Amino acid sequence: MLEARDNRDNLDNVNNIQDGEPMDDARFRMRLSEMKAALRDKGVAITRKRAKILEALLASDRHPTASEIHESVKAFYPGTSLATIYNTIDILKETGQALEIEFSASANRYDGRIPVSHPHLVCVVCEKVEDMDAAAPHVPLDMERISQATGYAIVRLRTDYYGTCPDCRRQPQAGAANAAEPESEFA
Amino acid sequence: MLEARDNRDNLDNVNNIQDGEPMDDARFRMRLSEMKAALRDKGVAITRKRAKILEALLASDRHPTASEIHESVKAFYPGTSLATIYNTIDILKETGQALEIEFSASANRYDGRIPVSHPHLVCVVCEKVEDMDAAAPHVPLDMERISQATGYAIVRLRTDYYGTCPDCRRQPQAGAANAAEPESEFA
DNA sequence: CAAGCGCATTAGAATCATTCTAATTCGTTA
DNA sequence: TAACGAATTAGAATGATTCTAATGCGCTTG
Repeated sequence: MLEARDNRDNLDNVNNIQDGEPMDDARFRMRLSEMKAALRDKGVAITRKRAKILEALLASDRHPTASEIHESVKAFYPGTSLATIYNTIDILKETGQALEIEFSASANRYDGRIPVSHPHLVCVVCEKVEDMDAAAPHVPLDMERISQATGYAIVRLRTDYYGTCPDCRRQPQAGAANAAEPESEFA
Repeated sequence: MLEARDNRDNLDNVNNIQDGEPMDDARFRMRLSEMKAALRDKGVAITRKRAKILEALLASDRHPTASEIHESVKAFYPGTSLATIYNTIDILKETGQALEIEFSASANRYDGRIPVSHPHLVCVVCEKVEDMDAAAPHVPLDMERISQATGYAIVRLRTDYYGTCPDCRRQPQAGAANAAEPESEFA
């Protein structure tokens, strides 16, 4: 599902960590209690399993998959179900406490007209995918410089802007102008 | 699968179309024969079904899914299998004649440390996903300006750089330096 | 302590896109 | 016409995610 959620509402008190390497203990605990507070505010219980899920998420600097988190948690609570992991992740997403990096959202799309990387506009309501017009103020990023700065041999850049397209903004109720399924936008 | 292909080799003669709206006939035919030529160069036959697949891909300004292309082609050749669509798309990708916009590649990743959109580095060999360091020359794009220029209500921006990470560049043979390993545990 | 309520959790089934497999068909060329 | 290889097929396999319906657990109230 292409998720429409706007995290910006929930960022007021988020303690962003700037680097990806092992977090020091103080920051770890600070983020952990932030997350727990956010869950409590939402009215959900911090069970022992949920606490472990939060810890596993924070402890990893590798952007774990649901299944990696599952393995982690099972080391402590062997009976834990994958469904619990997804369930907790959902709550974290809803409260703006976790970012989902989507590699498995909906079906792939194909472009035979412009077969080189270019930015896209993705409508989170009707799920249409448009090329971003050359007129838009998109600054093309320089793969060469990124390669040098990061040590990666960069071969491809993906830039997607997610939002509601003009058609769907006009029909806030009906949604899905030319759509598959409308989203349940807010919880 | 996170695909590592670098399209740049194949772009020499690609006739990029700049806008997403209905292509005029001349350009349509030009792109079509380019694509066919590329397939022929590769030694694959342009069957009637394959020709229809190319046409369906070019005719749509909506970045069709495999299944949408399938529907299109079935209108002419009812017995056509989805496998044929995927098969032909694969060849088009290999020859740089189609761009795949991935929404279904591998498992989703989660980030509890920095729960707001930020650029990522994705290693196409070991599949690790890293946060791009603030030091890298990434120009943050302005969602406000994009919104105004496109009419979209932009809520989220995704930027991923795909390439080979330093570890995997060092071990071109073994690959998967630290690939897909379970988590280190938090004590 | 007992009863009861509601959230949390579970196993397993369902879904969906994609890939794989093994058999069949088609198009050429000999 | 025979034969070879490529194209195509149906259906099974895979893998991530979601759904479902039943059960468990922790709390509160009496």
